[in-house]
Formats: sequence, structure tokens, C-alpha cells
Amino acid sequence: MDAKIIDVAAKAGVSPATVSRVLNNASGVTPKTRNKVMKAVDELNYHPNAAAKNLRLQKTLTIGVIAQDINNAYFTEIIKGIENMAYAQKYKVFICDAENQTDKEREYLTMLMDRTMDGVIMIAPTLSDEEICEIADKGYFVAIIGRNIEHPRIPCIYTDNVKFSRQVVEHLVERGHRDIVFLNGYPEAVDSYERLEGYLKALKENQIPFRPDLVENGNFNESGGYDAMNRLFAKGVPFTAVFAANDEMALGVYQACKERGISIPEELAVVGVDNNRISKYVTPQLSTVNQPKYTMGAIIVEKFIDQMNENAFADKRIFTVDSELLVRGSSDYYRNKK
Amino acid sequence: MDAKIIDVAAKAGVSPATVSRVLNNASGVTPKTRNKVMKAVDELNYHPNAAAKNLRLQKTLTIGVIAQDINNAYFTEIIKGIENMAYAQKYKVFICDAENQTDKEREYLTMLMDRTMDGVIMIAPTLSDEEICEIADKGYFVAIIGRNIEHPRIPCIYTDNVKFSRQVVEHLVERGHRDIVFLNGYPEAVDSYERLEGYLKALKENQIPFRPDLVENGNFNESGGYDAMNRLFAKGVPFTAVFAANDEMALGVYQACKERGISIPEELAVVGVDNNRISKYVTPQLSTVNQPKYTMGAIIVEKFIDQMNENAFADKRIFTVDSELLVRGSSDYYRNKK
DNA sequence: AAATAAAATGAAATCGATTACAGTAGCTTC
DNA sequence: GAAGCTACTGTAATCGATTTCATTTTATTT
Repeated sequence: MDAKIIDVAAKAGVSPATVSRVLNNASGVTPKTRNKVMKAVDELNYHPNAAAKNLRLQKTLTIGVIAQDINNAYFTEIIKGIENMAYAQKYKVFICDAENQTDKEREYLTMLMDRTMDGVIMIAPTLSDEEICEIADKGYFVAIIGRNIEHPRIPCIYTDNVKFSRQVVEHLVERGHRDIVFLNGYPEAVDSYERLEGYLKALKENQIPFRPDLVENGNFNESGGYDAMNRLFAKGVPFTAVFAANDEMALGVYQACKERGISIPEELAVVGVDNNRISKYVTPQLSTVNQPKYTMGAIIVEKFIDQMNENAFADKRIFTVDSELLVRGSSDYYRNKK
Repeated sequence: MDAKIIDVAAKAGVSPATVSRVLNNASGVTPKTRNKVMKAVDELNYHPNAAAKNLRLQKTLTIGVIAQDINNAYFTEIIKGIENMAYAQKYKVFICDAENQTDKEREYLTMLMDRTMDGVIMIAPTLSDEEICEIADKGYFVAIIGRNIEHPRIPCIYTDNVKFSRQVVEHLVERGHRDIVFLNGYPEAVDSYERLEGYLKALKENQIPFRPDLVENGNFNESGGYDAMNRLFAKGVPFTAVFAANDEMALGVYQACKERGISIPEELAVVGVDNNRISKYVTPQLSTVNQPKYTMGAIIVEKFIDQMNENAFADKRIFTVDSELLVRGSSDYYRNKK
């Protein structure tokens, strides 16, 4: 079906080597020859076979991105940053949706081993540090967004979860809250752990005793947040604010409150994390923490491509970006101290 | 770095052919030999080189999906359907984000020509029918979601734009509206054209004269919808309802109304299209048209894989799915007839 | 115009897998 | 135990590009 380089060569009356030189604009080809070849290329609609090229060159100019859920704008925003920066450097990006399944995540990683792509960027991976380090040890290129994995070959970019979690709690305390619920994500996720840590630290700093009954898991999704709230209401424990470890869970909180006629922010303050696009559209607008998602993607991919090309490792491997608390209607209300 | 088949063969004391047979579980290998080989595979952490395999087999078991914007849930929902069905059939899916740029769309299509993937599914493509047909003519596998392209080799799945647009207008008329704005997307897009057609037909059926000053372009995105509304207000033309060709533009309508203190639905009814996730979260909830997005993706990819494998073309090439008008707060209000 | 240097081109090896075909070992049967 | 099968296993060609090295052509110098 497709024309091969040898067909182009025959048509142009030259050797395959010359065709290759023209197409890869190597030096040392007569303009006359070049024209002959280009004409043949056009006429045959020739496109070099990627498999043959990859095999010979031992590289694919391709980066894989493994996301947990492409329906979540947190991932797609980051991906846009990756994609655009990579595109500018002639790299193709293959987006893989692991759908929160560790098995799928692992499966997509094997495309790195079989050299379908030159490197893989994992966004908020659920695989263990050990498993990922092992792969990097073997010489494969891996980069991580949203977490730090201690390995000299793995570039990482992330925000300080502990820091912004403290800010969130500070903000709530400052508004008069002391009984603050923490809605956790997957308990195994590093993000969950660190955000919880920030929550605990802030409580301590404000001399508020930690109440384990105010911590619930919501698995980072809306229905998880909804269920968690219902469990809390069922327990009958008192609380005046909810800090959800991401916006998706906060949406579940909204839903649960709506059904029970609880008004936000007067009766319950809510803060999320991610600055998901939806957070601006709900009523009241959801207070949240913004990370420079697009930028994170762009920074890490640029670094990553450098690394793959030079096969060298610059001094800087860890990048941190600042996040910003966006106080909006869902928590901007001064409550009388109890 | 990586182990090759020849290394595995040496380690196991067999030939590369035997290793290949074991790995592709061909018949006729002694259990003893199989075990030896599997042991060597494990010890060397052998992964067959994808490029070599693709070159030899002349296929990649890979499908590309070209979406216009992965930040738009319309696309990601469809992609989930594609992805899951393809995964079940051992196909990998590469998601490409064209970011509403025709050039990028075209560029990603070349990955089909260079055989990086076996076939490409285009969701709501912006390329012309001619350009896409030409590619199919050359023997490449293309499938389309959201539009029909008349070509015997191109499977298509879509909803009847004209039909649901009429329903939307009917609904508005039934609620007492006669001055109904139509917010169009890209004027070149087939979706735009057909939705406009349905709008016009419904007006005619209800003996409402068409007023060209009530049609504005909004380019299918939020700021486009916002700008279009401001142009309409500036023109000072009377209207009581807006039919936006997608939900994104409807969000722009909400914004414009908010700024001018216009209440929805009492002063202005709004209906969108797509059942974007956000439409449920805004206040009032946005009336919209739902398409079975996940299903559309799943159906077309199953058909598409069949076609690529058999290289045959079953009788059925065109699939249509029904869409459903979801009447919600933004339009569910009876207006007095003027 | 001959000698030499420089530039353009081509022949053939290579990347790592699969597979048609050939070859060998093991088993059955007489 | 030899002949004839069957069932495994191995040899070598192949996929389609790139690139080294050798060769031919062109340009420069005397």
C-alpha cells in the first residue's frame, strides 16, 4: 500500500541513502538531486515508516503521560502544559488514562519497557516508590508530577502539600472555626498523607486538639466526598468547616449539604484543593488551592527532554512550585467564636 | 541496555525462533523448553522491542484518537468509551489533543500515514470531508464520531443535530418564547450548520419569522458565548431565550447575564447542548441535550477494530444514537405570551 | 591538461523481532 | 533394529529505514 524509501529512490533515480539524506536534510546533497527526490516523495505521498525508523534510530521522539483520570481537569490542565512544550520540541505525547486503576497504570508503563515511547511522565502515580525506582534503575526515563520520588534519575515537580494545607486550616481558624473536618483522598496516596500532615500541624499550632472522628476518607472523587459527609452526619459529631483534599470531594460535600438544607458558608465552611474549573461555577463559589498546573507540566517536560537527549543529569532534579489559597464564597464568612 | 531476543535465546540455550514461539504462545513447544525460556525472560526482564515487532508484523495494535480539546468533558467522556472497549481487545489508545487547531489535527493524522498507529478515530474533526476521504481512499483506517462523512471505508457515529435542535426550540416555544437567540459555534463546523438548520425548521413549523439579528457566533467556547451575548445586548434587539449550540457557550451567557443582573430563567431562558458536567452545577441548572457519549465511543471502536482486523467492511457503516433534551431550571419557566 | 582536493552518491550492514522452510530427534511399527 | 512418521527446534530471510565506508563525480590548482 504505502510507498517505501526504495520506491522513492527508484522513481527519483537515486539510491535510498540519498533519499534518506534529503529527508533528514543532511548536508551534501546537490539542489538538483534534492528536487528530484522531493518530487518523487510528493508524487508517491511518501511517509517514512515509523517502526523502521524507530528500530534503526533506537528512539521514537515520543513521551507517554500516564494520568489517573482524564475527566478530571487537574490532569488535563497539566497535560496541556506537557503537550505544548513537547510539541515545540518535536516530541509527540501519548496520553494514557489509567482510570485510577493501578493495574492499568502498570500496564501502560510497560510501553516504556518495550520502547514504544522514550520516556514516561506520571502524574500523581499510585505505584509505590520502590516500583518506580526499580524501573528508573534499569535505565528507563521516568518523571513525576505531584510527588517526589527520591532517585537521582527521576525529575519531579510538586507543590508543598503540607504548606498549603496549613494555610487552609489557618484560614478557617481565622474565620472562627475550631471543629474542622478533614476529607482525605486515597489513604495510600502521598498527597493524602501530606495534606493530612499539614492539617495536623496547623491544629497543633493553634492549640486545637486533634479529633480523629473528624477525619474521613473520600477517595478523591465526588461520590466519595458525598458518602463521607453522610457518615459524618450519621455520627452526629459537631463540626463547622470541611477541608476536602480536592475539589471533587468538595462537590460531594455541597450535594450532601443541599439535601440536608445546610447552608454554605453560614452553617458550614468548605474549602477544596485543585482549583478545578467547576469550583468557580458552583454557588457559592468554592474556596480552593490553586496550583500552576499548566506550568508544572511545561517545566517538567522541558527538563525531561533535556535529560533524555543528553542522557545527562543536570544538578537540578527537584522543582517545587508555589500554590495559592483562593478564598471564595464557600469559606469567606466570620463565625462567632464558640 | 535492554535484553534482546537473542540474549534470551542464548540464556535459555535455544534459538530466537523458539523464544518467539513461546512468547506468542504458538503451538508445538515442549513444556520443558517453554519453562527454560520463561525463566530466561524473567531473569533478563525481557520486553520485546515494539519497533521491531511493529516493523515485522506491519501493525501496532494501536488506535489514535484525535480530540479537539481534552479539557472539554464531551471529548473525554467519549474517549473513556473508546479506551475501555479498545483495552478489552488488546488495543492501545493514544489520545491526541488538537487544541482546536486544524494544523495540529492534520499533524497528528500523519502519525496514521507513518504507521505509528493502525487507525485513527477523529472526534468532531474540523478537517474537510474531502481531506479525510482522500486519506481513507489511500487505504488508511479512519473513523468519525459526531459527524457523517460519506465514504464506504469510514465508519461514523453521530446524533441527529437537526432533530434535537428542533426539540429545543419546540420546548422554548412551548414555554412561551418567540424571540429565540441562536448562538452558533464555528460557522464552518457541520454541527453548527445542522443545529442552525434545526433551529430554522422549528421556527418555520411554529410560524415564527426568522430574524437574522438573533443569530450570533460563539465559537463553541465560553468567552465566545460571553462576547456574543454582549454584542446582542449592544444591538438592543429584543429576545427572551437563548439556544446555545453547546454548554460552554451557555456558561458565557450565564456570565453576561450575571453582570447585567438579568435573571435566568425569569427574564431569559437558556438551553445548551452536550450535557457537560458543569451544566448540573451552575445555578440555575442548565437545560441541555444529552448524547450517550461513552456509548458512542465504545460502539465505534468495536466496529473499527473489526474492520481493521478483517480488512472487511460490514454492511453497517453509519450508526446514529438518540439524544435527549434535559429540561432543567434554566428554561423550565412558563412565560406569558406576548 | 594533469594532479589533487573536495563533494556527492551508492553499496551494504544494521536495528530486533517473526516465520517459512529445513533439519533433527524421538516414537511407532513391523 | 531399520523405516517411516510425527513433533520440535533451528537457520536464514524479511520488514523499511539510517549510516559507515568506499567510490565516483566535480571543482580547484598548477
